[in-house]
Amino acid sequence: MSERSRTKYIILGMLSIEPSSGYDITQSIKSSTAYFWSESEGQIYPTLAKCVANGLATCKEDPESNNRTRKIYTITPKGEKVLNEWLEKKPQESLVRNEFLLKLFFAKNISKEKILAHLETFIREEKASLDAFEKINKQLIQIEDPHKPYWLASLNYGIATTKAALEWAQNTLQVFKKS
Amino acid sequence: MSERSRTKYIILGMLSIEPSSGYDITQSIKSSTAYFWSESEGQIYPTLAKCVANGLATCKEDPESNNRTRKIYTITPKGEKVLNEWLEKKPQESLVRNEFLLKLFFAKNISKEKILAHLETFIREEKASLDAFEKINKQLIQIEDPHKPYWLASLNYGIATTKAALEWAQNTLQVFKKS
DNA sequence: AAATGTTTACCTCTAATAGAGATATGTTTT
DNA sequence: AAAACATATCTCTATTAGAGGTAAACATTT
Repeated sequence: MSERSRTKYIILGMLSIEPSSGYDITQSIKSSTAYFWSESEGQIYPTLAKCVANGLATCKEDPESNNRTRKIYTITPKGEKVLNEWLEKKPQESLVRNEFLLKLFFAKNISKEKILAHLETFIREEKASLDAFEKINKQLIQIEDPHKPYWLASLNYGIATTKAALEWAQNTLQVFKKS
Repeated sequence: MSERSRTKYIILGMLSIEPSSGYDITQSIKSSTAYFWSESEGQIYPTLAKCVANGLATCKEDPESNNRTRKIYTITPKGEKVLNEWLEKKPQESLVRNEFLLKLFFAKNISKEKILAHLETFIREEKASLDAFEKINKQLIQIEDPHKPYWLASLNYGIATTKAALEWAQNTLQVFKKS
């Protein structure tokens, strides 16, 4: 596991919240960090194994699972140290790949109808994201947890930027409809 | 070159605007699409060669370059067809990897000073992006080009979401300073 | 005019990773 | 009891980010 790989850090981060299985981590990512950090599922299991090999986490079979294998991973003090050192380092530049915007950038070559359809799909999806954020927000404001201010802050980033994107898309749709 | 690879589409898109060298394309990406679509430089040259091999582009040495090799690529009708078909297809889900937000999400484990420092760096960088966008905006509103409405629209997306991110960061900084 | 640094231009390689698929068990529905 | 679905783990390949390397052209200093 080289320095460059960042999959281990989100795993260690999730394990620092609570001991989890690979599947749990996958689900947590989907329901909490996915809009600013996604991880391909196939990465989780090999990276968990590497974390154990490097002493960053331990693994034990879940006693509650009958005969079904369910491995629960727990972060070690060494794992916490590695995580915290990374958290304090200056964040790397972010990476975005937004195919919708790329297609809009080159849209001179496609029909007005297709452009409007792309914009309408984008609006529908951003609205769905916003709804999902608001639901999480309602749940989050009720809990008591030392992580709460940080989870709220990152959620609010999603809400703020999604609202801005939605407004932009609605304006842009009107502009293109008129032209 | 499989269906999955998307590097060829941004290359074909750039070539559909004007014939360019690999270096030109790299620079164009950096100065126009980078905030919603970046490409690793090392991808450009091999993908250009594949485009020529598949009849999507042609290549000729630039006569203006003295003895220095400078290869100018031009899109073919087949390349235009491939590009337009892709542009009309429903855009794939976008991908984001924002290390700053990931670190904020797990920030319970780091000192308040480090969190404030991360936020301040973020604010500085977003302000710089916004300045760069406004400069491009000033240039863009003066030109006459059939691409103009699409370039302006995608630029406005960057301006709108960056402003929202900046406001969010300034609010969040105040909240954390008080707590 | 020589030395130095910077920009332009092209190219290679490796480690990381997205995305798709494979497998198998438990749970719910028909 | 068969079918459909959800949980859980894991493998593989094509793509790709990031870093490195080469060398000519041009600008700046000495």
